[in-house]
Amino acid sequence: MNAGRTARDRARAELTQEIKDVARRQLAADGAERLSLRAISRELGMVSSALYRYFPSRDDLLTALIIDAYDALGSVAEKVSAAEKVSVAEKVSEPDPRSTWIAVCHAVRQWAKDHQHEYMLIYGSPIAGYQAPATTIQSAVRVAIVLLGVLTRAQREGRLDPLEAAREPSGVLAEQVAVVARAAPGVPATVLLRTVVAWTQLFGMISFELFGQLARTMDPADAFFADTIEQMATFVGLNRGVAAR
Amino acid sequence: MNAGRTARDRARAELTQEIKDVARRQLAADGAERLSLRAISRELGMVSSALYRYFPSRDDLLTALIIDAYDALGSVAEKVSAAEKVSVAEKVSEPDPRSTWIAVCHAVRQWAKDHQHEYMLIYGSPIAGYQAPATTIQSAVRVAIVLLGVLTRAQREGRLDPLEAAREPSGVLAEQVAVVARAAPGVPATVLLRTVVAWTQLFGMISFELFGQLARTMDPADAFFADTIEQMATFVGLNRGVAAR
DNA sequence: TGTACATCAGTGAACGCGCGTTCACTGATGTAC
DNA sequence: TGTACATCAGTGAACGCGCGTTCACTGATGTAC
Repeated sequence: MNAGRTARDRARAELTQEIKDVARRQLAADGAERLSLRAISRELGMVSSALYRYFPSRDDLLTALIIDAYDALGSVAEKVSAAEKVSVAEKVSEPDPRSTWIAVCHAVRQWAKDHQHEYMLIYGSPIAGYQAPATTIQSAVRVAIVLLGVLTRAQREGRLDPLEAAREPSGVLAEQVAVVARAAPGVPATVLLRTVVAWTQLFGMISFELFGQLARTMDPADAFFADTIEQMATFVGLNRGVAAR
Repeated sequence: MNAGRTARDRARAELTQEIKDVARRQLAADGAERLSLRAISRELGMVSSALYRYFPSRDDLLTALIIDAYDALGSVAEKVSAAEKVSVAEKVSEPDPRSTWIAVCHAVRQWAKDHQHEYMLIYGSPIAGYQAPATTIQSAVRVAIVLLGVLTRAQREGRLDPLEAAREPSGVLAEQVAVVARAAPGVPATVLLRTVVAWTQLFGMISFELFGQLARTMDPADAFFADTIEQMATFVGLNRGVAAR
């Protein structure tokens, strides 16, 4: 198709992908800290120095893996959010923001369980000696954007509870919420604040599950997770059934 | 004091402590994965093999550090919980479980900020190739026990909201909550469930703050943290002011 | 209190392993005319 | 379409570094009589 795309280009793209695939496999086996260019080159049957034609350093490979992980998770969340709309629309009933929210949360957890080491790469402790470049940000925010999108839609359709009990943020907090609000026009500050709480809760719960902190209490965590997601959906103002007046 | 305690014993205890101190310092500099017996021995001016008189392997040293970290955090939480009671009692007013809860949460965050790498050691991603032994459990649960203790006291004193809107857990979840209930006699299942949610939220929020996920939104996180802790206190049923009837 | 023996702490050398990165090189693929 | 040159992928050797763990040893500290 692309006239300028030579066999060399194609080989390069393929091998770049293959390197990342092998790296992901090794990530799953040994964790990010132990990711080693030499081990990857060994598995690929190449000499270690050859990898430098593809990634200028180990850190650049890590960055690529991090961006890929954020993008994979982000696109899962986006697809679920979009698919929910469609399937509900086919039933000729209104799309239900609450169940979209819940479906997104479950999909995020499922991805984390299916890609534990990629999850740790992005939501685990920072990797010693590695500083993520700004390039990762736009991929990192995708899940949050999806969640805010669900609320924006709910607000637009009048399906968001007013949260009368919640207090308006003020001072620094109000300013910070205002920044978040740019991704969710029309959604009240009280809801946004609770959304950030729910967001930290979601990932906190997933991390606790994957990192073993729930062992001996809420493990297996399926029932707990499902119940919690319901509670948090209510917490942010996504009510069951009929729209709030 | 102790007749059987020789100079050798004292020297041994001191050096064991010193090894852990140096290890903690290196932890803060390089992270857990890079913790190295050789580097520690170098800093202590000893030969690396000498450390094996104190810790049979690198993993045993890690285990000791993990237990110490859990204990340090646990004892901070316990002290705050106990101190709150006293200071309030001096004012000849009832101890207020809600403010105790809030004080404990703030103390946990403060410890985490002051001991970031020790926090990561216990609440970060698991260390590759390391499996924590069961010995760590009793230290690991101390913070949770403190939080449950606050609620138990609140319940006993009739200061816990009934949470009428919350649904009773059933099935697997009910069984799991029953296990938690052994540490909080008398506290309703609905409250316990929300406590576990608040617990995951607390550590999720702290991890997000330390691991940099709040950058560009809720960072600095002081105001957000304070507001969230208030919200979650209400969420678990710890109401402001007068006791709920 | 003094001596003989047992225990223990710390030494230094060694084993066997792994890593990231650089550099001059060969040979294949692509491009301009 | 064919040739000359430029670009690029992959090689292999090397640099300089780090690690955990074992083992036979010396010399100091503790214990039993």
